[in-house]
Amino acid sequence: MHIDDISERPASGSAVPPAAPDPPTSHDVLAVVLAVREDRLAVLLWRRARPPFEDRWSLPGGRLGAREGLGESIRRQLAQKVDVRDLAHLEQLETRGAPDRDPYGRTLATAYLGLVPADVDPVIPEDTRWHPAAELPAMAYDHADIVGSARRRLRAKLSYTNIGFALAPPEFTMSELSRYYRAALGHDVAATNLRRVLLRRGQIEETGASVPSGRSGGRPAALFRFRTRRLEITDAFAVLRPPPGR
Amino acid sequence: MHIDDISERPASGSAVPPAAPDPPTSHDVLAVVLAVREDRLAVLLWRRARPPFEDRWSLPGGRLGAREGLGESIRRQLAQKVDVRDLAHLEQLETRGAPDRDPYGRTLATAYLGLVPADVDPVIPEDTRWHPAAELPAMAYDHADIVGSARRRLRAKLSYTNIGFALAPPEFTMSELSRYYRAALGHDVAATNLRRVLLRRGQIEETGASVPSGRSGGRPAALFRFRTRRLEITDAFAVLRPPPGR
DNA sequence: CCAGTTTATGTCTTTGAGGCAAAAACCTCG
DNA sequence: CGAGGTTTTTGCCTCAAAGACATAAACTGG
Repeated sequence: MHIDDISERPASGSAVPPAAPDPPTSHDVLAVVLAVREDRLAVLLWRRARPPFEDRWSLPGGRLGAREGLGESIRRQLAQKVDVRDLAHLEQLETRGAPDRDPYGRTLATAYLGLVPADVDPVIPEDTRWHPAAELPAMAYDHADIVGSARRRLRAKLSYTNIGFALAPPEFTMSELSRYYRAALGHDVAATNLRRVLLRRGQIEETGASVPSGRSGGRPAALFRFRTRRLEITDAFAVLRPPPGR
Repeated sequence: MHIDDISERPASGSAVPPAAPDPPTSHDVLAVVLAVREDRLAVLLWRRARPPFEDRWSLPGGRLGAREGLGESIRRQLAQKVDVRDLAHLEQLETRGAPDRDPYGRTLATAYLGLVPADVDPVIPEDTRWHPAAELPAMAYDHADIVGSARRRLRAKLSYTNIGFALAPPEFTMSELSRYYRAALGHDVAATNLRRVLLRRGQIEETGASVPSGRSGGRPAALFRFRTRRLEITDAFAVLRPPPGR
């Protein structure tokens, strides 16, 4: 590739108002909504009733509106499938733009990652279901890839942010929380270590002396909550820290 | 927000081929190209000669072509400003879509983060300059925000990936490398600790016994190189590791 | 060859992660 | 009401990584 590559437009980019647009390019907004269901990580999918990708499963979303922001749009689109108030977290994930990803015409898609706490079970339409994220059905477009990105992002953020708040109910015991982590991370998480790590990082705290009785015998468990329910990065996680003087 | 929110289109999203598109929405592709210049983190900007944002500074990029993928497009656009072969790293950053971000009409923009090693000094056009990332001039659109995102991303990745390879020349002394890190992180980095951290992580290695003489006296420094020049995540960085048995 | 400068090495401290076992608290059943 | 089973909590110990600091090594210039 050389400096003098020929481009379709002047170097000034959008300095000139678009007069004769290229063949229509549409923009979709999608969401990978994840939640722990029955000890497994699940993703919200709906079944396509019409082509393209008839009978395949698809991420919720749809066409970006003419006057909408991206975040605004994904909330509106999502509202057709779940109550958006049930989302404890929503963040932009990635944008896909392979020219052939939509057989019906050029379509870009910006994907979001949404999380629903394990205790809320939103009403969802007929065509929509929770699917285990580890065993996806036949998916439309590149949606299976996008689910993969979302899972990786979630895994990464579980270890350096407090994003667990978006998977767990407002209050939980440590063994419950370790099950949520196990579902999302894909491996066992010792409750006793998890407790210490999250306590030391100040992410969780004991919710008074509240203690629900066990169901099948055993010592009653203490209840915990996340100190904040908004995303925070564990600062001590940056290696090569600045010297304390600054 | 309620479930029965009214949407502009059927729930099926792009199940129906777009027939009557909304007012034209165009898609730009931008890049935040960063490099360490004279011990400071710098970003490649070009000065707009015409409205909108005449005389303001802008990120390189331009309109997405009709048949291009996003990565493909940013490479082509970037080729107008620098030799793309000089980029040691390029990754997607984020997509901006605020309805009013472009006064001339709806424009989405997908931003990339590009890195140029400190030893290469690409030929750049008249209207293009390296600017210190910490002191941005008056910028067009939301480009100043995007530069902020890029800097945060770089900072984060420096601590849990080997992305330093894209800032440093192929071979370097530890004091040089610590200067690159300082420029990118914004604080001092002790060369002696940096050495141990990166060696232990297996990111860098000594390049034989090569030792260039000092210029102003002093013990000659050993030369190092990054073991690989492609992005790798420091695996030991995930807390809550899986038990060794698995 | 001495003074100054820069890099390299080795030691020590601190901190966080994680394993493990004993103790605590509760249930059920005899 | 006590014994045995179950689950959680607590304390203790190890291990690994990060970082500070001091000393040693290697070179240059007078």
